[in-house]
Amino acid sequence: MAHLLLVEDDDSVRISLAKALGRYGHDVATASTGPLGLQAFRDRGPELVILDVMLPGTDGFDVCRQIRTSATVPIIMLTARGDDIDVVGGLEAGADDYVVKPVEPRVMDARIRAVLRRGTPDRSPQPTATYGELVIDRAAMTVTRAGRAVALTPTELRLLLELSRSPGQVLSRQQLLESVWEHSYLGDSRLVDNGVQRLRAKIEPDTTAPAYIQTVRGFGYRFGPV
Amino acid sequence: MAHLLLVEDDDSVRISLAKALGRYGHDVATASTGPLGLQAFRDRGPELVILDVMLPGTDGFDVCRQIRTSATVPIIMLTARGDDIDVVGGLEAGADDYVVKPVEPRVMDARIRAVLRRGTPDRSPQPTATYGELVIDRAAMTVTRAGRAVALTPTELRLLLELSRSPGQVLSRQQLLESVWEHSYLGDSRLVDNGVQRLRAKIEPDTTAPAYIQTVRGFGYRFGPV
DNA sequence: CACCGGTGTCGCAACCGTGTCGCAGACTTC
DNA sequence: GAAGTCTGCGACACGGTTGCGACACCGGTG
Repeated sequence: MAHLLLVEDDDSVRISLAKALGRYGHDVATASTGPLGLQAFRDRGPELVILDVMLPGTDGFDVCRQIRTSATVPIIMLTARGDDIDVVGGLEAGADDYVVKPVEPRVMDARIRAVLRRGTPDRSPQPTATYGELVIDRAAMTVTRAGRAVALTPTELRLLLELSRSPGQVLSRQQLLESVWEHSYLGDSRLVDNGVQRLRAKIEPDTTAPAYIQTVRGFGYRFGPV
Repeated sequence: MAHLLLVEDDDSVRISLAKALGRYGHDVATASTGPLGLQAFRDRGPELVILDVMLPGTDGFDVCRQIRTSATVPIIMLTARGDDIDVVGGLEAGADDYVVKPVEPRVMDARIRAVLRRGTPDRSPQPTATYGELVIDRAAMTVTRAGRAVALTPTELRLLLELSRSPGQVLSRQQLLESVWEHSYLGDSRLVDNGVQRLRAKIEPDTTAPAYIQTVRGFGYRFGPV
């Protein structure tokens, strides 16, 4: 459903909450410290981050600010009951919501959905899209596959964005040439073939049986599940 | 009446509901897991999908989202009584209706008809056309018959698209040559015959009694129900 | 000035699609 | 009923389309 990152130092809370959210259909990655959380954030490009406020070393607010320097991903802060809830500080740091521990998984799930639904109006429709194990973050212009970041060149990224803009639909070489390469003439357009081939080499686990980019002989290419 | 896909992991529910809906005149395909459901969806191209919310592994919402990335087919979610019914999340995922288990077949049938009747008002114009058990998706350039994907070569596909563009109308060999083959001269045009023959071999259940492509002796071919 | 990553071009190989041919069967016409 | 024409259909070989590696160019950078 959604790729989440949960940063929480308390083992029991982290594990049980991750499991519970998994049952609600979320794909949950976890980290136990602030630095590890930032690392995981960069690697996995989650659609939403859940941050414990009280973390050893760099605390939740710090992590929140760090993330905000590079991304607009929704962030939910977790605070222990009885903590001085520094809502103002948290909102300043850029959090989207607050949840008090101990938290019911059902409630957490509802909050997650609420925040995701709320979205951010200024973002283009669908900032991040997930296709199988491929995650495309249009806001951050990053692509991750199976949790690992994929380094794409500008052209490869444009091609992937264009293809994934209309999943399941065949795009002709001519169309791709115009939208990605901004050429209007279709010469001997092995250019598109080559672009697709290079993109496949980076995002396809098995290029002999493409999982994301299908070639439709005689027509063009189609992005989407097989 | 309608081609349905039922995705439900509980054997007894799946089998009994499928049977019951069959008695109401529906053509029901079933799948027991999310991935199998997606597979079946792609293969059979059903007119409506019934999804259990709680599935092992990828849950109903997930399947719903996946389907929505490529199709606008109506989706009805099935939830167990007492489950936390996340209607908002489900509607956000793209579901069209909710039904609580255990469900009366009569009720289910009514809901199915209601959803189908409601149609697809706000959705993008359906580029897919259905003729009997033949489904032609002009955007994805795919053809399925009786739920099974049909692999067509470029020429076969162009021919089918051309013929189905004007159902019930006879197209001459000359016309087909020009539109499909982009030849203007009609030499020994066994070419068209051959193309039709190859196409029939793939989409006709019984080539001796063509259900989709009729030959009009002396004139050409006609696409459409007998 | 050398280096380097990105990108367009070229060429080769393999596979699949497709046009051609021939024959048999079906339909029409006389 | 017979001849002539039209269509179905299997076989085959040529050619086109695509995948993919190699190379050259080019702009930016230390």
